[in-house]
Amino acid sequence: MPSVRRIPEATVARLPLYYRALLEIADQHVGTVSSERLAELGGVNAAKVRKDLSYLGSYGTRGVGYDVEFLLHQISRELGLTHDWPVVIVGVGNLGQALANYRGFGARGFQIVALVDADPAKVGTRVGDLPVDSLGDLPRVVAERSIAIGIVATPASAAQEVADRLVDAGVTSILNFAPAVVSVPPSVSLRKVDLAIELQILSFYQQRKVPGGDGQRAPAPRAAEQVR
Amino acid sequence: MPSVRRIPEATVARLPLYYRALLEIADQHVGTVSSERLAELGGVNAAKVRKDLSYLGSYGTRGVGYDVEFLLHQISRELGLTHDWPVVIVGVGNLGQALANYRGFGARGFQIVALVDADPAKVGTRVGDLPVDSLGDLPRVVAERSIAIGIVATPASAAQEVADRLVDAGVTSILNFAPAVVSVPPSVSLRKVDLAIELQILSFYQQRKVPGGDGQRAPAPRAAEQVR
DNA sequence: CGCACTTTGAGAACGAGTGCACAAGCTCGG
DNA sequence: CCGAGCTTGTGCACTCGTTCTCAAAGTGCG
Repeated sequence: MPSVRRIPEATVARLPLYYRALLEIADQHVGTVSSERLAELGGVNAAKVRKDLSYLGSYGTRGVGYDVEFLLHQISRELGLTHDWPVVIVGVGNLGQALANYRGFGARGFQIVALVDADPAKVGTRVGDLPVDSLGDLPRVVAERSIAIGIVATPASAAQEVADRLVDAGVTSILNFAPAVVSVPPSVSLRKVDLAIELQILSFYQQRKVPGGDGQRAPAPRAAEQVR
Repeated sequence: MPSVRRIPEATVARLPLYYRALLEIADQHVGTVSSERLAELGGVNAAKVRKDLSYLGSYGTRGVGYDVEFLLHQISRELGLTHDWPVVIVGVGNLGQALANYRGFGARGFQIVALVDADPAKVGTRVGDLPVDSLGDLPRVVAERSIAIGIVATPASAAQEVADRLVDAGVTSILNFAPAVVSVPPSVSLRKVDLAIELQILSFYQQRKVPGGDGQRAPAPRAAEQVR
């Protein structure tokens, strides 16, 4: 049981990357993969891949590499992707609707099973093939469908209130898209995605490129530069 | 000119947080703010706030705190938010449309000025008040409107191709929403937002909470626990 | 004017994460 | 069965980031 082992946060954040890369490789019916190839596909370096994977256990074979199917299984087990997670989205505005219709979730172990909104005008309408429920129905919806993961896609002003209600309803993992700081009890996991912040970070580096103007050509050899 | 100073990446990523918090404070006509209060609003600790701000320069007054307006100005200058950045979105699917209509960008220094899609059926239609242009028009659109920042909201399969075209067109900062690793020349900044990965990270920690089941109550005192 | 109080700025210790380098271990051809 | 050739797993040094701590600097009351 290598699950007991503590896995560094930075590694956890990269496991999905390897998972995605492995899915691609598996599609091409390749049986085994080296850390170098995996690093290439994942956009990291080989040493990091090996160290990351070593936290899961010694699943590679020296001189050969990693068995694709086996590693895929181990990572999906570690990430909890061996079964689908039901997810509720709170807030059915532009973003909420886009997320509800996003094909990428289902393909990767998550299924949006409920939509909730505070606006009575939206309650009862359908988005995709899901009905929009009232915010008050949250406890029932979460309980009925054993939902552990909630997505907050409301305006900033409603985010904390909604997060509180999610927690009260029994949700223990929250993904927050609202541009607001949200507090939850320590037992609840919280991650945030703030679109404007991402752009502002780009803006910072962009501004430093040409102190006093935009536009600039950029040939140079291919290489991944991830501004973290 | 404190701009010369090198600012750590981790600090850059938090500046937008402080910026947002300061905007809130300014709204309440508070003239000055302590690092402690700012930390509270930004969801970090006070020592970190002080260290972060000290990279910008010594803008605080001991015994008093930071002047809200002045600090706001310094941060917005540092982040390059003193003027609006024109932004192009490539890919007008669910996500692209949601981003195009997202109100949060305009409010924070970014304006979506062009939409581009490879699908001829979409070219010529309108989303919000913007027409959808052809992917081939990218060089012209980028040049005409001096666009430095591009958003990739295409399927994974098109992401690299689109990124290449953006770079060729002269874009030097790219925000990638496609679930794919994209490579760009070193002179181009790249950030990625992968929605499925965020959920997978939550799934990892969620699974570790109750080894063998979902659902779980979560009372406990209020406290921010940001799973990074 | 001086003292108690507040709050910043930064030095220093600590901790997490990264990358190098290489021994250990496996395969395969001869 | 042995040796050449790969590729993993990991110890180690190093960088980056965080937190603690406290002197320095400012405020305001008595």
